[in-house]
Amino acid sequence: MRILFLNILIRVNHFAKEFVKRDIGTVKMSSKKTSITVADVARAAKVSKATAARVLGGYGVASEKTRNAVTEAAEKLGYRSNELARSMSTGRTGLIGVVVGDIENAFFSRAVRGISDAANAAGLNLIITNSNEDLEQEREMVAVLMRQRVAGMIVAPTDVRDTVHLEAAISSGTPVVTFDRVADHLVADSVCGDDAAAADQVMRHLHDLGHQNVAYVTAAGFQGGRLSDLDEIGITAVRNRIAAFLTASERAGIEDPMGLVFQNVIGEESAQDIVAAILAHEPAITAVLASDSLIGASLYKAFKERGVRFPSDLSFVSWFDADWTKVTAPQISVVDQPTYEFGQKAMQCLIGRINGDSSKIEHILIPTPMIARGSIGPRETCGD
Amino acid sequence: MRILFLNILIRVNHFAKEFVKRDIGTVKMSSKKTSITVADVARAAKVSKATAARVLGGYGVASEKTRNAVTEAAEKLGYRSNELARSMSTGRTGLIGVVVGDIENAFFSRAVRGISDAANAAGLNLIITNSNEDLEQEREMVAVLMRQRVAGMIVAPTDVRDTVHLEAAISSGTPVVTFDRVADHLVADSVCGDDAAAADQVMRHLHDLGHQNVAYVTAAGFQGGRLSDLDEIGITAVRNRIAAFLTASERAGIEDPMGLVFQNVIGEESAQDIVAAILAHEPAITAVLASDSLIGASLYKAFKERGVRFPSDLSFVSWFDADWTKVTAPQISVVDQPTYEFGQKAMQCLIGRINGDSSKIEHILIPTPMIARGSIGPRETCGD
DNA sequence: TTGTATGCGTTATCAA
DNA sequence: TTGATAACGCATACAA
Repeated sequence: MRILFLNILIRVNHFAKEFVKRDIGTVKMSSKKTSITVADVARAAKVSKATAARVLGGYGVASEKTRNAVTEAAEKLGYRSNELARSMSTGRTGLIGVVVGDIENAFFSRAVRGISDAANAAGLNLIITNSNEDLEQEREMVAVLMRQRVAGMIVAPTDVRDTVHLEAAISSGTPVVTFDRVADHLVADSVCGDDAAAADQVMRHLHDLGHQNVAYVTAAGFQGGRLSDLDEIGITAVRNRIAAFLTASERAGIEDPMGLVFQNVIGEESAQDIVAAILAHEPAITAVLASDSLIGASLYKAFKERGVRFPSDLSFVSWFDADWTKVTAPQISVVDQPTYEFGQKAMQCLIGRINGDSSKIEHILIPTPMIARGSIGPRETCGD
Repeated sequence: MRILFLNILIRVNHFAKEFVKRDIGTVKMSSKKTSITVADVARAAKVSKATAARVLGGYGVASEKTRNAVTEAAEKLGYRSNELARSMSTGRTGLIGVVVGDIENAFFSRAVRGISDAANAAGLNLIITNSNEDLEQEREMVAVLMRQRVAGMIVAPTDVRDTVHLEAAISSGTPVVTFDRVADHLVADSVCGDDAAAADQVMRHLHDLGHQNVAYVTAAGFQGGRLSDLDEIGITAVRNRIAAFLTASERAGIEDPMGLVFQNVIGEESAQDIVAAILAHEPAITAVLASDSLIGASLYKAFKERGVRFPSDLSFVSWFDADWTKVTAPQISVVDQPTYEFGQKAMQCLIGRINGDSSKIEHILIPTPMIARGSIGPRETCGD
């Protein structure tokens, strides 16, 4: 990749020359894109560079007269400030780095919209990257963002047990806000849904309806195939949900609740397998929780293909209020995660830190209430 | 907004001071974040700044020995290159600007994933912005990106009739690739779906099944309420589809096909209204095309609420193969727009231009075949 | 209120 | 192969 990058850089120079060839008249024998600078404006307005810079940058003072002269000259010449140079001399950029698992996932893209709107309102811009929920890629992306000297970062860390790269960023002065996940010992604010409460709410609801054997299905994979220690889960959102799920299951009299946690479900195939396992489970599983909307959709389709009816055969709940959950018949009950607000909050929080807020680290927990829809029914009607 | 921004900048300084206070030891009485530079590395490696820069920047030549010395020193000090400074002196950045209508829309977020993956492979980074399909915001975003000195831009222009801001960018040396929409006279490559072909394919399919009165529903609004001239549509994707729709309808003997184009459908309410209008239409409308997946979902829900059954009462086709179209019963027929590939192609194209490719402007048309699913049925079965 | 001179962290040009 | 030095475009301390 390094080689490819260099190749590009070299060929960029060819382009620059090419450009000059076409744009005759305004250019000298320079090989670089030549744009209007404060110096040009200053010359045209017959003032010093410093004066021009002051009015163009909007910081110092200037008389009405010179202000107008400079503004006019800038207008005429089509001056556009160079943020690079500005950042260079001020030491700060208006860039915010964002690292999400997958921008294509509505959970994240909606959050990014929230981040984006909040950033925009503050005059900040976003560099968005995907970690692909891969630690190595996350490290690389954080490194890239640091090199770009972002003013701060919002990250959904893939594994809260390994955040040295984030620690490095923070200790070198770049504030970080984690999103959907919280890493202990990391001096970073976090914005997460109240996953434990949501899981508990869902479980209570199901238990009240008479369900006992409830399955939890997640994309996260654990070491050794079977989960022995919750700390093996690097995504705290999932960890907290499972913890609450286990507690609730035990409360309902389940002996081995861990046996009802199905993991590593990625893609349609594994969904098929898990669905088969769930349907074959003894004693019969009468309700299923899907850990996110992608898994939810896969499971739903796989269940449907096998002729399962909701909620008479099975009650079904998915995390995230995705579009697809509202067009099924019956509609799917969901845990509503307002990720747009997650994003907004995270950005506001980060702006605070960038602005110098050095108060105690805050771990913001946002309510994610269950929306009960038709996919949930009483256990009595289940056909077993 | 300007004032807010300044406020932030000022307070950032406070933060810097604050930071220095905590991180005692490595810092001097400077108020700026002080990081390791080539000069520091050079000093540690006992070579000149130029030499250190050459090996760290990977451009000049250096003996094995000094190369090792510099690399080692850099490693030890934790040197991280400053891309700002690099861009400053080279005149080029590794940043690509992206302007989409709404990152939250899967059509765009999937495309952004494609753009992102392609950019990543080339060592480029993305600044992503939303135009909100608003021309004024689009102009602002383009201005922002220009100030950041992006190496190129990928834009889904809100109105192809007003692209002076894009022209300005291009003529000042920043290559632009338009996405989903093509503006005539703009010296920019474009990547679009073959909307006309898709519309034609869908219409032929429906006509073959005996449908005659087919409705087209779009979010785009036209001046004066009723569409008199196709050029009034600023989004070419929509324009081309409607053009093909009209042609096909005429071919099928429809007298006033324009009367079957329903516009300005945004949000659930207007969807309800349009659905009412469609159901009340005389002669009866037996098939509906939704211009995108958001409208599609809104229409679907509104139809369902009114007890409409697919395909016996109505045949239904939506643009974009969204998640929701695969969980309904029956599944929804769609025009499959592989926007991930759109994005990839656009990025590859842009990289070419950045690399100096000055060949003729290319308008790439990507096939968007219909995927026929259960929501389409023969007209014979329609209850009228 | 305005101007002069210097610095930010790189790359790039010449000599040596 | 290396080193001294001048850009790049802006901000800023200080002088006028």
